[in-house]
Amino acid sequence: MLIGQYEHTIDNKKRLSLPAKFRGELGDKVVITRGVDGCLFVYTQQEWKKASEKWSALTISQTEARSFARMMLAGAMEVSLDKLGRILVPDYLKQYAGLKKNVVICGLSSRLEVWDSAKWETYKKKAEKGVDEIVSKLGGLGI
Amino acid sequence: MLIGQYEHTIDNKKRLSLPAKFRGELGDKVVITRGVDGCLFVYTQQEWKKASEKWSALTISQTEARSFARMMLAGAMEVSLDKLGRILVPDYLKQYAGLKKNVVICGLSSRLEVWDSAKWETYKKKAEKGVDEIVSKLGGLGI
DNA sequence: ATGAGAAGTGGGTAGCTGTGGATAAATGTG
DNA sequence: CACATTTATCCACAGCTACCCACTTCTCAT
Repeated sequence: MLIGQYEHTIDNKKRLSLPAKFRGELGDKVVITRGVDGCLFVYTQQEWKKASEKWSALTISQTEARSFARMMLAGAMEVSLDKLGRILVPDYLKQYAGLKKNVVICGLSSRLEVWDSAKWETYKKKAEKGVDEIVSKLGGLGI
Repeated sequence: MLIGQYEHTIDNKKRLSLPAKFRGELGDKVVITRGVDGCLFVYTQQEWKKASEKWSALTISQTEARSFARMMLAGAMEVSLDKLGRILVPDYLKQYAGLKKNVVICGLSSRLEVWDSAKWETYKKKAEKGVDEIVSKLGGLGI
């Protein structure tokens, strides 16, 4: 189970080391792709297979299906971890997610998310407020 | 699984080198043909067999399906990779897809797509928006 | 407190990849 | 048949990647 959040850096050779805690679970190859809300997703090979199978089952119009597949598949990249557990972040993904030097890696059970540090802070603030609002709206979430 | 996108160039002898990552999977001969949305498709020999059989099966009654099959089948060309993994892009296909010097090669699981660089940028911008819509329609990626 | 180990970061180097050009074979044309 | 133009194979260069190793910081245990 991939959980927790870590601050790491991308060095000037586009390398990003994944948290040591996740190494065992990740294997030696992962798939990195576009995420939503301006972050990147990192999947294990098994999870990637599951996810891509789910997408191909989607019933949407031909045109939409094509563009969706292009974004998710062509946007993805199979990358292998080096001996020290680092991956190479492709330029176009770095650009897409606006990644600078400092990034935040979040574990979300079945996948990782990679955020630009600043973007994460902004998002977190909004999300934290959102949690309070949702909770008070619902009168507690059974927590 | 062919995934990811790569920026390559077509030199003045119409040669296009395919990404090294795909070499193993592609073999030494591929089939290149007209694609949809203004790109070219590149198949492995096995995938081409599967795809062409499917197309020729649906041809009989529908006029549209017939002309589609003609475009794909008649437009196809078997090309071999040279020692350095390059293929020759036939003139009529280069023209069809409006390929200049800079192209983008996309891996879409079972096939490759070759786009003119500028055309891909335009398409991507539109498609990115579409992805957000689909995602919000689905209430997440179903992941 | 101190030492050992692990984890994150940074750099150096050899090998590969992408690109361009040169030379030899092939094709077509007058 | 000779010539010109295209096509294919080969080789050379530059830039990047992948791999290896070193350093520093942090944690944990003694």
